[in-house]
Amino acid sequence: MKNFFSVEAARRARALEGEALSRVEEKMRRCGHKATPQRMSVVGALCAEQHQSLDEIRARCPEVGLVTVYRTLDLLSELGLVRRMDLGDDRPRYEIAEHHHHHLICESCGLISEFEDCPLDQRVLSRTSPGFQVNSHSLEVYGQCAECS
Amino acid sequence: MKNFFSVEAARRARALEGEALSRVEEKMRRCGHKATPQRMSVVGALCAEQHQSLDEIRARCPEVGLVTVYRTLDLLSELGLVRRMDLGDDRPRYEIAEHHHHHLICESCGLISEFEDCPLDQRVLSRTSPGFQVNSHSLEVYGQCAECS
DNA sequence: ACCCGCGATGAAAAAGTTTTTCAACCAGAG
DNA sequence: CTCTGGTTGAAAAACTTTTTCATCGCGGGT
Repeated sequence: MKNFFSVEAARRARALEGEALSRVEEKMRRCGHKATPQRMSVVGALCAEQHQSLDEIRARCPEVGLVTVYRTLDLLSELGLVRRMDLGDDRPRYEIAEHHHHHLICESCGLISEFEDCPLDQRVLSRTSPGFQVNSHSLEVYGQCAECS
Repeated sequence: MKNFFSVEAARRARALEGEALSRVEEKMRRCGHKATPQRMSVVGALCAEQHQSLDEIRARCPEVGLVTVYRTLDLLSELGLVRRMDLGDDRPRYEIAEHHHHHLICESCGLISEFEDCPLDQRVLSRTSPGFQVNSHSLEVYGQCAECS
């Protein structure tokens, strides 16, 4: 099979998407996985926008086969680099798990946005759940966005 | 088709599951939907345990057709009586949305438990998201349960 | 530089999940 | 009693995800 991917393309993507891409690449290599052009394409697609559905991701890297997209998402998810979410809307959505953040979901228009200042701290959480060792948490806030309300 | 369901069976289920079942039934009627035996069976199954997968629910009401289970879950979900969740584990899980609570998910054994004293208050949440009108929120805490840690 | 091995890939098939379609059913209104 | 509209189940269709398998190509060893 011909190789559609060039080192140039990968570099361009990297330049565009900034550090996230190369950070992911490095982690993949460190864990003994190859940073193939296809995988980097998928990562590039993920970097372009958070909370995309599979179709949206696929549209951004049409050269990559469906199966490979699934496999890459699985891999990244095992490495803790990608999170899959069900935000009430029917299909799963994927996002780069770069920084700790939470979601605002508009129940009218479906807009998903993020906020970063987490109103929870680990100590408070630990207190609510004696005996449970807290590693992480996720918080979704549902309501109406500024536009819709 | 024969009717497998008896008033007695329905009453028994109701007695077992306590108020949740009749509360759901009442809400359904108020919204102009029929509280058929099949639907009440599904609700009974849901009441038996929280966070069940579709198969688990089906196993508790084998007399009800697959399609009807899906339709009932859709209906209940529209009425806000049931919540569907993705808790990292592959398949969707369903729960009666009776009282406000959150989830502890053990990343080792998969045990899902609940806690009720919500560490967030609406005012704090509203402050983190100016312009967004908060209706509800969900919080999942991941880590290791007492057994596993 | 060449070969080898093994992980990675794509296409097709299989498996699994959810929705649609449609004919039959049932309860309540007239 | 009959009509009507919501409900049901089975089959089919649509859709999503995983498995299989033959091939590819990167990177290490010679």
